[in-house]
Amino acid sequence: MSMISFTEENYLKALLRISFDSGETGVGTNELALHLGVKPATANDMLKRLRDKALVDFEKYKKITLTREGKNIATEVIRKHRLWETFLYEKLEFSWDEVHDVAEQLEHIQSSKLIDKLEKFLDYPAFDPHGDPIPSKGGELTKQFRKTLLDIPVGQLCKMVAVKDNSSAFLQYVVKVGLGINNEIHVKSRQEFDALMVIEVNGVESSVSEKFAENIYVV
Amino acid sequence: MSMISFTEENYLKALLRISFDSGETGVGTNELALHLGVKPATANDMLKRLRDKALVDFEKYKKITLTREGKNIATEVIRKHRLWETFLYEKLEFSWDEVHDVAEQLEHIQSSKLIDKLEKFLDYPAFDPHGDPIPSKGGELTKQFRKTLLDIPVGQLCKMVAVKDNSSAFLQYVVKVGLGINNEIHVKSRQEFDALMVIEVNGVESSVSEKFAENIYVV
DNA sequence: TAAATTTGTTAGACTAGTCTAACTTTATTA
DNA sequence: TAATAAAGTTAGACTAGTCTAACAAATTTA
Repeated sequence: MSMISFTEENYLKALLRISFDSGETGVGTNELALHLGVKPATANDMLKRLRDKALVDFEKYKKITLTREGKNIATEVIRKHRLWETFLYEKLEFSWDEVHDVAEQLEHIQSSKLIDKLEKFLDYPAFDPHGDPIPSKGGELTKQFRKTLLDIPVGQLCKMVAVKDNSSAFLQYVVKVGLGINNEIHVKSRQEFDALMVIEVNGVESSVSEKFAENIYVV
Repeated sequence: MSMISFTEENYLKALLRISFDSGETGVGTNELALHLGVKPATANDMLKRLRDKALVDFEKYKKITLTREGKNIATEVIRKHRLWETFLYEKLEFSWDEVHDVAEQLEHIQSSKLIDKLEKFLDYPAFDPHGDPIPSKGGELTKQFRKTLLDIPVGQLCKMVAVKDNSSAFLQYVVKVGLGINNEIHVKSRQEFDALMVIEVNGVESSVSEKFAENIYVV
């Protein structure tokens, strides 16, 4: 029942996300610092504190991994984040691209009663508005295999179900292209040279880059 | 649009509450420190910082008052607090005595969009679960005149509408006596010597102290 | 009104979280 | 494999917010 700060929670969450996304267990100091928008020196200091609290395993010049306890805390933060996103989207009529930044704040509210009641109020949702799975209480972060827009061959139809990048910047771009969750996407053509794709959404054609396409999850 | 921290918000809120409750404009350093659970030296340091930000007027050895801007911020924090309390009580089925502590955290979430949407979702409530008025957007903290249980003569009936002290400790005691918002209270007798009262709530009699009675608002 | 008490202030120290600049270790590549 | 580059660490400094201990001003009261 040790006190855990907002900042510490953010470091743990970042470690879980990075290792989850990369598929590798160990995370590097620079990688972590970049993800959090701090300097490597700062991350290094914090990692020593987290090691003292037995939340990460970390030896000098080696990769960082979460301990069981660290992983539990990180998973709980992600669970809270996704439940709050769902609340903002479903109950408060936030748009799909606005929920993330507010949920970044709400995820740190400390009250297990609050999050249990919220989950019940939302009727135990399985996915957040970006299509990401919401871990169950005391559960694990699960990975479902996901196709991106990049995997869809020319001429085929697909449906957007989620995004990889949750930043406001990206999400607003997505909206600008006329794309939203559950929208049908028709892949019209693809340039061999730079993988630039032309897609059609609701009758409107747009060109999107490889970087864009790999951040859109589809079925 | 200067950055204002949780801590600063709490100091401003405390200043508004103390001056509001005491009816006097100026607040003392010790009084403020006591209310916030910090040492007077700490409060003094913070007051200098708040003065630098033009949020309080404060001269050495004089009483502290909020500036216009300081008062606006404090009122907004109280508005957020009371809206969140209403949400917790009405939507998440929190009991009346549990809402305060969680709202203490939620009141610091920075997003005017969030609070506007929340207010709409709750259908623009005028009072929180403790019967305190919720300031309107950009509005003032208003005081309605309030009778306490202490003002009720022996033999008379009254109805509880709010409490003065919002601490969990007090609220749990209130619940233990079988009292809740909108409950009818019958004042059965009062001791001259120490003002100890015997009251009846839902057919059950209890003895309550003067201190207890003056924290129960009634109509 | 002078002494005692209360109230408020200052100085110096500590922690968490951040930085820059310099340094060391590990990994890459010519 | 030796030089270069990338990744990671350390040392020292800064801010916000807190403390204790000592001191100063204002207020109360004998």
